[in-house]
Amino acid sequence: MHPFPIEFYARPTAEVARDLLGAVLVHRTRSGLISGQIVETEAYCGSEDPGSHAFRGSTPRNEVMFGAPGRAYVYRSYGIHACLNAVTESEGNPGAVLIRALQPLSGLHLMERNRGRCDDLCNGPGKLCQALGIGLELNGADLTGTELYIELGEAPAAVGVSGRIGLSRGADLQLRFFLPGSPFVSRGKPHVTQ
DNA sequence: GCTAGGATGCTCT
DNA sequence: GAGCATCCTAGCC
Repeated sequence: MHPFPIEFYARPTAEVARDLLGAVLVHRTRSGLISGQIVETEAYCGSEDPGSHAFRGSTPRNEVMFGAPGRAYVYRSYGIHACLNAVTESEGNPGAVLIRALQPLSGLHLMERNRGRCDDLCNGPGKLCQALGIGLELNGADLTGTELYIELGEAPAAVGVSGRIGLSRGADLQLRFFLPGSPFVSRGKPHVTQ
């Protein structure tokens, strides 16, 4: 178990987003360990990004983004889903990487139980949170700790880049990163590889 | 197989 | 009161 240190997150958001591809997200729950390899991320670059929650300043909901890097920012989307982000940059300089999709590695039976189904376990931000049992109570959790953390995985052979998904503003920015050809990325726009 | 549209409720204006 | 970093299903091809 070797969680990424704070220094990993205290860098430009787009760099962190790209480097998180292939890394392994681990959640130690009471029922057991659940983990998956990150295959899709999106970068949200703080106060200058119109698609970022932090664009219009700090609110009670997004204050974690303005805090120290290496924390988990979990927010509720569309009233029902939870989405997991990793806070980046530095304190007072908000940035976050949205984890959009995982390739399940361990704890498959727990994911299936959490999701109530056996397919499409992690190919979307809301789905992967449900599969891993991540809820709003983990907002602000320390990603360098032992309960919820990200560790080094297999380095990706190639990285794909495209516009972000589901945003009304800033969707044209090339800040979505994914593993080309992976069957576990969420459905969305046509893939652009680099 | 794919796509369009409704459900859903919290957050901010 | 409108908007939203989504998901699921019915209906169509």
